[in-house]
Amino acid sequence: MTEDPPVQHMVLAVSTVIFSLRPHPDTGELTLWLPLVRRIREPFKNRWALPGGPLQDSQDLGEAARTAMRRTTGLQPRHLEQLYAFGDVDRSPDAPERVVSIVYWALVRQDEDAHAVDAENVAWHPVDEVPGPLAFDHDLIVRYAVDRLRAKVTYSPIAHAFLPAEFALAELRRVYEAVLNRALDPSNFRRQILSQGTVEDTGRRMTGTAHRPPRLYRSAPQSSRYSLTIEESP
Amino acid sequence: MTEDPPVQHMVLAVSTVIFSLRPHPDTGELTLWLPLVRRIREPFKNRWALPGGPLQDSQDLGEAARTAMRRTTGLQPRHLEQLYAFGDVDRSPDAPERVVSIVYWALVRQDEDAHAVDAENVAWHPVDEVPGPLAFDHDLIVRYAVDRLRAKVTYSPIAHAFLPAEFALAELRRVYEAVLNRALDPSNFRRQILSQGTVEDTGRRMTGTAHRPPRLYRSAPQSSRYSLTIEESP
DNA sequence: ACAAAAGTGTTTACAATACACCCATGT
DNA sequence: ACATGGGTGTATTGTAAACACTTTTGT
Repeated sequence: MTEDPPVQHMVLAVSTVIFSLRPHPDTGELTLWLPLVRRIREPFKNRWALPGGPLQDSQDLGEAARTAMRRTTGLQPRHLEQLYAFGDVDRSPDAPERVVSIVYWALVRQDEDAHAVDAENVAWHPVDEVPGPLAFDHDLIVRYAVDRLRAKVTYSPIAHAFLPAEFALAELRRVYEAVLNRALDPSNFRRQILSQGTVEDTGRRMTGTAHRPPRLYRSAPQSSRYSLTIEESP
Repeated sequence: MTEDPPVQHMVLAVSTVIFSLRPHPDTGELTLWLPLVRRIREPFKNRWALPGGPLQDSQDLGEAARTAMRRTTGLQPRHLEQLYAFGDVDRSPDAPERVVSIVYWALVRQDEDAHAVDAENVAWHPVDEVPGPLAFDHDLIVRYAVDRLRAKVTYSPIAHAFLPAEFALAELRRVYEAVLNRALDPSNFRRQILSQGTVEDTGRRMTGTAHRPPRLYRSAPQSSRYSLTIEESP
């Protein structure tokens, strides 16, 4: 910011990795899915790509991510967070112009997922079975986003963002198991979550369950997450 | 990336928060410093700002951060990492054009810091005493970068980036103490670092010390930090 | 010899895991 | 009544902090 800005020949785009939890078609196990958009023009015509688009002059970055999510899935994100900015000169060799992409990731609430309406050329895939190679460097981005989600779930209460306002601890556990892709001990999980203070008992219980009705919890007001976070919520 | 890119009226800039460790002028305690550049034109004329500038068409993002560091301090970064992209529409209200900034942070090796040559209008400040308010939203960015550095130092061996190739454990401890701003128990610190396996004994010892000569260590080859990291090294 | 920092050992407290066992509900 | 997931208790192990103590150098 010291010299005169020269004219730049590049496009600034925003893309979003949208995560949702759905049963795997083969095993029935809950797993991570994400929607991809089939490109209908060059470059990378017919390849799958992350939802996104060029940043409009009047749009904030997170706003652009939200718009892309809305456009492809019809959903509003419950948790939206910036992932990384990808901007190497050679990352879009066949594109007419250099593209710098600021990538966000979003989590879909399980109860809302049912209302998702996929736009034209949009299809969801289990994260471990994306139909690669994807357009641009989106394979790399997807892997990075999954890693980041797995890491973050272990030290932050973001898993709640997958669940409705009230939920049983077993549901929360199943979210963790789906994201981390391994089984967790129910009793120890219970203790850990309760000791963190990230959930509070509603006093009520779930009804219509096959067995003993579990207590319902809600996520506790984020008691000033001490490290300043730059995250977005609608 | 689904529609035709409209013409964008914005500038993409790269800024860098450059951290170095120097004694505090009053207390003599080792603390974090960073260089700021005094702006010589509008907007925010005469305010202090982070080193940076508009991204050139042929520059990778990290390259731009490195260039800014070189230009202001004459140094090559030992550790360079992307921090965050700041792009709200209203973050530069007085600027002629919307500015989207991709911000990096860098760590200066203590032995190289001595060779730093500050360019015109560049001055270093302890991070807790920056002459605010800074230009743009740079106050926020600095706070965020400091928080991130403090957090990361606790779960990653980046502190080594402040030190020369070979160092005593007490030196490494002093780096941690300066970054975290609290004293650490020498014996427990030693055990923790050694058990992590992030350093290895060179077999040699430091000479010319006032007291018992400490062993010299070097940072161990990063045995495949399991989570894929997108970091940069020269 | 002594001061000061390097380095070792030990005790204690607390957190994470494994797992046995009791509870409450629909069928 | 019984199968099943909800929920509690407890023994064990591992890690982190506190701190007493020994070692090795320069002065």
